[in-house]
Amino acid sequence: MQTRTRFAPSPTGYMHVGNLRTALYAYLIAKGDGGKFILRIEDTDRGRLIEGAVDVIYKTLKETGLKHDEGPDVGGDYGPYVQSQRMSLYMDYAKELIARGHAYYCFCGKDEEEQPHGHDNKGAQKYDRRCLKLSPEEVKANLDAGKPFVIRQRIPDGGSTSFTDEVYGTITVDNDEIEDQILIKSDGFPTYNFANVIDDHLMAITHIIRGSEYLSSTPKYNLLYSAFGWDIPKYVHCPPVMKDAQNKLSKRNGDASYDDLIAKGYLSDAILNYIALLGWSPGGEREKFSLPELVEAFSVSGISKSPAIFDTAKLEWLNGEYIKALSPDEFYALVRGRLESFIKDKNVDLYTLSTLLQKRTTKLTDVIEQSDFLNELPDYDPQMYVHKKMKTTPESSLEALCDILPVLEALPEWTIDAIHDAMMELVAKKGVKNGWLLWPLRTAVSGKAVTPGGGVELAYLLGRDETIKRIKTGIEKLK
RNA sequence: GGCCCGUUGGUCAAACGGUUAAGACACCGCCCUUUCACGGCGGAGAUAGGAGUUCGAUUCUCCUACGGGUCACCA
Repeated sequence: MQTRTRFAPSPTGYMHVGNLRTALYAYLIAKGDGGKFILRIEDTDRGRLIEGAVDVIYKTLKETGLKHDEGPDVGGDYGPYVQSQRMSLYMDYAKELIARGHAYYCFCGKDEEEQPHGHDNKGAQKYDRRCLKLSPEEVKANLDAGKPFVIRQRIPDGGSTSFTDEVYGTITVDNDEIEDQILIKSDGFPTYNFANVIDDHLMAITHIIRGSEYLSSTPKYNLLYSAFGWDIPKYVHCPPVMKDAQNKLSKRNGDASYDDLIAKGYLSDAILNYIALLGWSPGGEREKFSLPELVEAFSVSGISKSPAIFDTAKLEWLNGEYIKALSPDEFYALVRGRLESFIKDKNVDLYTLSTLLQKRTTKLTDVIEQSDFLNELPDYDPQMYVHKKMKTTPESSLEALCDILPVLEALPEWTIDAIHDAMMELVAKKGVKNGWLLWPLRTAVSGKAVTPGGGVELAYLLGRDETIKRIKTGIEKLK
């Protein structure tokens, strides 16, 4: 039997990284087995419908490369792939369940008395099953009178239900713990739990990959599968992605979604790579994996049972690795727009700036802050000229700048090589170390402790006029 | 509160009865160096606690503690 997995998000307009990871694992399980990855939209909650939300899902899957083989947009043999378009199915199956004695009509309202849920210290209460006692005649009378109803699953009396999860192992729950959950809501829509079972079966899904928050409702699923006499799929529950030890990564964080991460300057490949490692280990020491490599390396047995805290520092490191692996042209293509709109002087050689920036960039957004001195010389402290290892002092720096000034003013050609050679010549002539001369130059032209290059590169980027001007400013400061 | 699940350095995690308990990020130090970074080398840092099973427990069992999930006509 072909492996078929599905990603079944509800359209919220927001791709949480936990959901993305679930999608990734589902994709990896399917592809690692030569199977199919299916996208199904779960929109049975009409109260929460959000315009354009499905597009966010398409866009994210496309950008990350998690290409689905079947789905609302690409079609497939098991459609439709949007639950709201499958409405007629659910009611039929619910009725079949009633006929088989595994479900029943319930005419109770939503008020407190009839739906005795609570969280007091006596434990939550279950629905008291009063409608289960209705006679067929009473049910028919209610139905004929047009009384609103829901359909509830009938959980067996006594005994227990077991299921085996691929990561958590076999879990057994007493049937007494399970409530007669609602299958069909009074608006005629199925609940998530019911639609899921129907659709997964109808779409021939073999592995159900989802968050561990569904672990406790899984016995109900199994009861439903066996009530229909259907094969039970394999379950793969994934531990949650946490913000810290106590809290899940949430929307409030501002970095819980794929788009948030992209906006912060992370690369799609790095994000995918990082989240793959959150809650899963390849076993070896390798950490960097492309999507095809993940397909190759992934195994359900490597999925962890315990929650994993999302570590931005590690993501940054990994992102930096991906950035460093880019060709200069690729990196330039990624930051060009940012630099163009930020750098005021249109004569700045942005390509060279980009190559200088690449090694020291961990997030694409870093390039702005690192380049700010190009727009304007900060008002820096003359003490910045002091560097113990370079053996520079304000006095020596003044001397160095005064030496440099005429050389650069007279330099016939303004290229990195020309500036570099001139400086080296000066170093040789003065009999000093490189740093003695170049540290003051870097400081004078940038006014910053951290810059994307040394004095030579920065002078080149700034152009002759600006460089001369800044050196003069430096000389004034030091006098 | 009931039920279910989890717990190896700050973080991600390997080791699935026998190891000096890997590795990575972060951190610290040194080297390289026209700054910072990159890169190289090195360092500190962990099996939640307690019983038991066993010749031997990170690993198996139980208890405790702590954490998470769930208990919706939401998914």
